[in-house]
Amino acid sequence: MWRSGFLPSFTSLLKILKKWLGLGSLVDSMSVFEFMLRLEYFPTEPTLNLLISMLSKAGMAREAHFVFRVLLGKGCLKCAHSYNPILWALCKCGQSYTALALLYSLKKMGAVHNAASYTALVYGFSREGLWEEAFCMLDEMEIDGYKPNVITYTVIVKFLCDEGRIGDALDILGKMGKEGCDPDIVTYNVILRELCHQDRYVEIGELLQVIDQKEISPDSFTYAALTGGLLKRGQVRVANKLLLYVISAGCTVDVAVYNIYFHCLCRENKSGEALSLLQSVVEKGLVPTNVSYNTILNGFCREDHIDEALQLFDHFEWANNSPDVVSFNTILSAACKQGNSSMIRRVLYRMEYEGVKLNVVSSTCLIQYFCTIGKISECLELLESMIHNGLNPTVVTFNMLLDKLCKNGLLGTAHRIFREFGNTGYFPNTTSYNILIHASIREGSDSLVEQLLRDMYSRRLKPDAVTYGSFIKGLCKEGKISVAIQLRDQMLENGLTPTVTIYNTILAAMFQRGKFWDIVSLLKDMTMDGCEPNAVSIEILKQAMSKCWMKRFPEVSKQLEFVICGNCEKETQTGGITS
DNA sequence: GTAGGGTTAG
Repeated sequence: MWRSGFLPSFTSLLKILKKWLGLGSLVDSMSVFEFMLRLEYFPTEPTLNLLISMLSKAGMAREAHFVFRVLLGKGCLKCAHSYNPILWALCKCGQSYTALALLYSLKKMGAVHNAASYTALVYGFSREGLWEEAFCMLDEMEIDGYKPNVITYTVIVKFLCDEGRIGDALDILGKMGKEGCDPDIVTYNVILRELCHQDRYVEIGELLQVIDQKEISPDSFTYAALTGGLLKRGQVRVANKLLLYVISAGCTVDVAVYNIYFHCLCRENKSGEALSLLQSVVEKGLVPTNVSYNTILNGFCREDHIDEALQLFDHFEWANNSPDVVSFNTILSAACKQGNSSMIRRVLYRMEYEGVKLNVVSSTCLIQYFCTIGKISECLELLESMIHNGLNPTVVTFNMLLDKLCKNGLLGTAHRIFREFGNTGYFPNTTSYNILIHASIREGSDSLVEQLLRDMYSRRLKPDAVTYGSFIKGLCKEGKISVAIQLRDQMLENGLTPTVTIYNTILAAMFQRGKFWDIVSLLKDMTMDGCEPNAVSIEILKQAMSKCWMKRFPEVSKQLEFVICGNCEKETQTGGITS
């Protein structure tokens, strides 16, 4: 119309823009908006505010920023309500410094911020782990006359918890109390979740009491935080019990809580039961989400019923009417692990048919498949093509590849990949080093181990329990048990708890070398560290006991028997944490 | 009409 010389009217274009906004199509809205600008038509302020808000919510911060600048250029009122969504959108997608620049430029132009504007920046900086900047913003907020409120503090608490810094998070909680800014259920939920992740059950009990005393009602998020946290720590039975209790007590629970319940059932190999439960709660009015379906699909795959999982695809009533990329990846991942090429083809075909694009997870699964069937060159080609197509591999992609290469005896290739790509900020992490160090120790390549350790420290990455485990295993293999024990001590000094696997490694080495008294003494250490012997430990102890009996070491034999029997009794009781 | 929390795939 325009090219033929007709000028669309302002009203007609504004109508089209509003129509697209109403339909939620942001790409089309932006096209109309840009077209209007070319004709020097300025949409009305409420429409632009709506566009900014929708773009921001969709994470299209750059576009939102662009529209806002147009609004500014028009001399529109610089009101926090219109630009706060942009600040938040920028801060949520890792562009906190852009948000900061915007905040300052608006201030210069005379805009009046509010608490939410500063909170956005506090959110962005803490999310990116830029703690100095985050606390600086908190100070600036106060200097400008705004007291941080419960939301501001909750943001900080949340990201401290995400970094596992529960102590610092609890300090903030104390600070809130002193300033008369009462934490609410959201704050408590965040902390409860992280306490679960760290197995700090006593403190969970104490915090739940505080919540109760303050007469704050737990909500669906509370139940999800607790049970989801427990599930992540592998406490499936406890999580299950708690869910049953909450549901049977008639507490209001939403679909996310049910999703965790489905997950629990699937983890106990009861995905059929999870499916029946889903059907029965749907009849009672629960609206399932794709997460509900995907969780159950994953359960079927875990139990090796990929075909049934694929059949379920057609029976589910998907939210938004179609399975999403996670649904497909669930099946794809299972097929790749099995090396099931025909299933992989079926999934890929269906993805194409349904218009679902492969993402970084899908590609990582395929790389894993090629590694599994030994086609290493295809793996590396796929990695290259991912990068070429803008599907940036994540640290998980790289670590998976390194692990597979090392397991295929290709430490050299793994190390080459590591050197070539290891400067991206997110890669390598401690796990990457653990993989390479483990392989280097196994292959007896001491110089590489040393180099990796130096490199690791230079990146300010710290060895974790897995790193120590590798070293201890290597030392035990060489019979250097006392050095292994020294490393165990060093772990404790660095605040790391030796795992039962580490203890088992040392126990096994002691057994092989006939150091039975040392076994008894190590068992005492385990008790002191709060580390329970598991089935593997008990097996080693039983063997040691019978050897001692044959060699007529009655004293050691008796002590071992004592430990073994004590653990058998514990097995028959229910788990301690349930109470 | 602005801002914080939980659940799925590698």
